[in-house]
Amino acid sequence: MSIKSTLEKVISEDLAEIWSLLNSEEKRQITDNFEIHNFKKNQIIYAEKDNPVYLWCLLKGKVKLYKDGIGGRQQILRLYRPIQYFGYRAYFASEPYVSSAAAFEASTVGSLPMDVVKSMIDNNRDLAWFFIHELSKNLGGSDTKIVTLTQKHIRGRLAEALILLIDNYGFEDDGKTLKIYMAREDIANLSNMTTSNAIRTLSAFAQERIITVDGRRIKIVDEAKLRQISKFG
Amino acid sequence: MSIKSTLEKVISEDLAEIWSLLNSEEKRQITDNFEIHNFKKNQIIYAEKDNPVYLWCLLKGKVKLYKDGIGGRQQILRLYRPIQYFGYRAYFASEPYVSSAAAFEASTVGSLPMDVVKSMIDNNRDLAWFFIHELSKNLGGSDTKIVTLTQKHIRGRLAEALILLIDNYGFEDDGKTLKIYMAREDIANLSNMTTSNAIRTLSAFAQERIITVDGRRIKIVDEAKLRQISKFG
DNA sequence: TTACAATTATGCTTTAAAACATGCAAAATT
DNA sequence: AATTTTGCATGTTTTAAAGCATAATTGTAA
Repeated sequence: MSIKSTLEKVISEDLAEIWSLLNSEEKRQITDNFEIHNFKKNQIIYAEKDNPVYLWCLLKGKVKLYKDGIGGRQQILRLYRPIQYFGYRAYFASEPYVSSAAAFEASTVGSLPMDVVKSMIDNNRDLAWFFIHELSKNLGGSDTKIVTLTQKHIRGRLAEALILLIDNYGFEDDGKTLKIYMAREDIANLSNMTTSNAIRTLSAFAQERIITVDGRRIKIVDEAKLRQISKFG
Repeated sequence: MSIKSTLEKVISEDLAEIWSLLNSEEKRQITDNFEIHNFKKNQIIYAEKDNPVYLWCLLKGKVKLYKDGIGGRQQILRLYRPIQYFGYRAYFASEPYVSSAAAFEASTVGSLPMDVVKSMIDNNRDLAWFFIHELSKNLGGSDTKIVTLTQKHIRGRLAEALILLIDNYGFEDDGKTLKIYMAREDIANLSNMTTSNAIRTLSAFAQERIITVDGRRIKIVDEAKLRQISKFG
């Protein structure tokens, strides 16, 4: 995709929150520098230790931010949905990435050079506040995650992960089925447990009629119970 | 303390990084609104669920940022030394505090209303960048902490905590003794383990001549070994 | 100084979760 | 269609760390 008018249309429709903060010169700056990329399922967008160059904007699909740990164990840190921005933290911290981003499913992602973003922030206080706000919310989330992942038991952690999936991606039209199709391994990586234990605990939840499981389709039957377990059970 | 000239002296000497970013009108705004508080050892500065009102600036002493978890278990998230700022994240995220701050030892702390800070950021791009940078570094730190606290074994976590103490507070004049006097319980709360295991593992490190322990005085004998254990051992 | 509480130290027991093993089913590849 | 691979499920074993109990020591207040 490279035709200007198409790009501007896509961008103005999708950049939503940020777009409304910009004047026409800033909008031109974006359309001139914005590039659209397609990533296949499981394809890596950027990797830990890379140097940050772009602001990424997820336009379509699902993206996970994760960190590879000990013995190939992966921890999923955050999940993104359209329209959300990622990949800017490391640039702002003047350091290489400490985590990696990968497409969870086939995804369309826009990129904008961070030096363009930087100069725009210099001249647009609303944009500065946008990032201050995002970073602050994420930091609160990570601080909370430190405690829940280290202190809650397996059932609590899995319940919390399922709630996160509800909050992030919502339900199918039936209002019950999670709108994300995720491998057991990824559920495990989200909840800090082994794949075996994710499988086991999902089965237990199913037996207790909290959820139903049909392959990768997970239906939330008793969300209240799930929230209760998440608060420790 | 309330005499203007004294205050201005204290502030201009101590606010260091931020102070140099301000013009004289902004400096006046600060001296007019800055208040100095003294906290006793273990006194709470603010608590989880409180609403954020002030930017805090640690002038003297040591402060811990922590989160109370399950069964009274406490997780220390970050440590502050003079001159560092804290307590602003929740305000920027428009939410109550998700963690608490307490003085580790008798401490002097300055406060500045966040609405003053906000209006200063509105008019000072360098100040905006200061907070973007701080938040970004902290977020990277918390994301990393999620993985190390969940995946490293006890020895690795304790080694990492000791390195954190070195990096944060440094050594006494002998270049060996940690410049912080900390209960075993706090060391445990920093490394996500029980007090028993902190004691046990410190003893093990002492027996292996990696450190020496004399009450709460901890001397780092073999920092290289410590860093190696931290990287998994 | 004595007395009391809090902290540090160690040993023993229990337990939650990881590691491992195996079988089965469903995709994917040939 | 046949075969290989991948993912899901479940049972068994092992282990790291928590929990508990009990001293010993240190710090602190009466």
